[in-house]
Amino acid sequence: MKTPEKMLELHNLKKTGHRLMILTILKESDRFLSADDLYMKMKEEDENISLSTVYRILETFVLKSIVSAVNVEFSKKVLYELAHEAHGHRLICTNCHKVVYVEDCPVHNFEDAISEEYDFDIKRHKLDFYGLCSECKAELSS
Amino acid sequence: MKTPEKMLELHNLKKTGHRLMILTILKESDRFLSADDLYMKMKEEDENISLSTVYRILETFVLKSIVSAVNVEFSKKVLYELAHEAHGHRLICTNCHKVVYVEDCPVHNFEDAISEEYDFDIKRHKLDFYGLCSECKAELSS
DNA sequence: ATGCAAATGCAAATGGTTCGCATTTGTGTT
DNA sequence: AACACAAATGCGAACCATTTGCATTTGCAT
Ligand SMILES: [Mn+2]
Ligand SMILES: [Mn+2]
Ligand SMILES: [Zn+2]
Ligand SMILES: [Zn+2]
Repeated sequence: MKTPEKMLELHNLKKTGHRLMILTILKESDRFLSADDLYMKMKEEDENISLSTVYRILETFVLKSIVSAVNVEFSKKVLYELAHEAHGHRLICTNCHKVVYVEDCPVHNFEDAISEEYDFDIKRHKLDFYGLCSECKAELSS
Repeated sequence: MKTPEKMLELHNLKKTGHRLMILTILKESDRFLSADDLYMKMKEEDENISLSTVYRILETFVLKSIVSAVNVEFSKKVLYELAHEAHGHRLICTNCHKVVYVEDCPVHNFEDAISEEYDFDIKRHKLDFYGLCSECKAELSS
């Protein structure tokens, strides 16, 4: 995976401390983060940061496809993750909200069949799995 | 599919004009509707209706699983649809937002495989397809 | 018909997100 | 290294979907 610096260079974005910090935090996170999650983590290191800046940086990143905005049922805020290059799907833990990526896709063949059956020109699909990660599974069964 | 009256009876909910109207509108709609969409449609027939009542009715219905709340990328409002009894998936037109249901599910076998591979206890999945419905496909190609 | 919990209307409050504007900063150019 | 200027930022106010408090009305069991 590219470094935060490279990501900014690649998209002709100015390298600011805040942008780099947001990319770094997202990169190291194993779950989705809200603008406010990021804002609070950033405050721990840099007193001088504004929530609207976080929103504006995220907006820019989403526009450039560096970051994806995600809507999950367990939060009414928009959450963010580093965008994934390859097509894949997610395992989302309903308990701790950790996210694991799966590269395989069981759907593509099926797509052609329903495209035909419903006369629908399918462009893409969204598939996520919900359940308990191994840690939460162990913890909750004890 | 049950009648609006039956749905309310089944869940011990008082039969009010507004509740019946919301169920009827949702039943007849071929796409998701926001609280405000419903509010405006209801105003056409009944001057005296409040948006907060619409929200409260929807909240009750979602709690009883009569209605599902849906988050779609093309709207930042929460949208609603009549809940579906059987497990299935949706074809969502990115142009006109019409929704078509597919009963088949290509994912269930796959679930066992990844459950094992990732030591994740998968409880359910969410799969939607996005593309163009037959009408929009025809319209946009002309 | 009566009583009371549940449902409603209305206005105000909330909370996440966006915007306006004055100030600062990154970076290409001298 | 200083300069110039567009882009980025901080701060507060605005925005908009949704929720809530409260007084009033309504559905329905008795
Ligand atoms: Mn796929
Ligand atoms: Mn399925
Ligand atoms: Zn977990
Ligand atoms: Zn369409």
